[in-house]
Amino acid sequence: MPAAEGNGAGSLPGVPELPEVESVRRQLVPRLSGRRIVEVWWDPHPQARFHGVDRLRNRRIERVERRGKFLLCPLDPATEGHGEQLVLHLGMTGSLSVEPTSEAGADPDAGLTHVRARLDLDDGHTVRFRDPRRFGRLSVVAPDAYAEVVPTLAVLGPEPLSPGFTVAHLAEGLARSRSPVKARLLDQRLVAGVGNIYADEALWQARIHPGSRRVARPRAALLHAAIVEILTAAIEREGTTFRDYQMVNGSSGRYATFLAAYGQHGRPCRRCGTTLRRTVIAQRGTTYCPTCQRI
DNA sequence: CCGGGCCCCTGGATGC
DNA sequence: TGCATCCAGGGGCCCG
Repeated sequence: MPAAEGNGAGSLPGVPELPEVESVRRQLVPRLSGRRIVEVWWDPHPQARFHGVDRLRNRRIERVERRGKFLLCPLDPATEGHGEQLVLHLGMTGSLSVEPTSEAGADPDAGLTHVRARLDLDDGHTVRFRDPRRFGRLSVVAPDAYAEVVPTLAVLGPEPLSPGFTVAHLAEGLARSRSPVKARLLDQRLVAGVGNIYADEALWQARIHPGSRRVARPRAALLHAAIVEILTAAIEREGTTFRDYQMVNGSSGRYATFLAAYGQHGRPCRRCGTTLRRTVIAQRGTTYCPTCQRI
């Protein structure tokens, strides 16, 4: 099939963004809350992005929280007085599973590929972090060390589904910059958790060209509403289906059939029928409607 | 301080 | 058919 006809959502590669990470979080809550980690293994690969993981041994996971695309698990005892947390980012291809711990002496990852870390819990289950492309990160860090260990988390913008994400915040943030609006959405400082899929979707919904360098307040208000609406709908459907991402229980999300822009280049715009166009903005593939979304 | 651009990595798709 | 090359992309990092 020529690229101009589009890939079709079913075969799209995809990356966990806020809705996908939130879905993972909700599935992890009953499995991890209150559990003590009794043993830890992690990939010794030199490019592996692990920090302080040895400090997980004999710690208890108090809760499973989320900020943007990061999963945060406060640990007990908290040590260092500032509340150390397990901070996990799935990167592009990271996924988690929770299954009964393998019997002693057996291959702990029999039949599984790309296992980068294992956490054995005190209830006889093992959490596995699998990540073919090794872009994921796993750190044990207190908030006052975010800047050194997970710099994006240190400067993360407001949660888009919290009261702190206001039209004024978005409008003023966009007004302070001449970068393409899509680049600002991908930059986690303005708003947390939006990635390539939902940036394209929100801009299509708000009828804003992804390359726009000036977004006045009325359109910022439309964009704000679109971000909130789309992320809420995606969470309700447990995110978007894609090939190499799996949630804890092995299922995948159901938002794919709702995608209006992302990965739909070559197909007609649902609003006006114009063929959706693909371009590159901020080094990311970008799909938009050249008729509905004007600079 | 900000932002553009490059880089990390590896499976899948594409090209010859 | 098989090998080589290209491409995807979150975010860290460098540099202007």
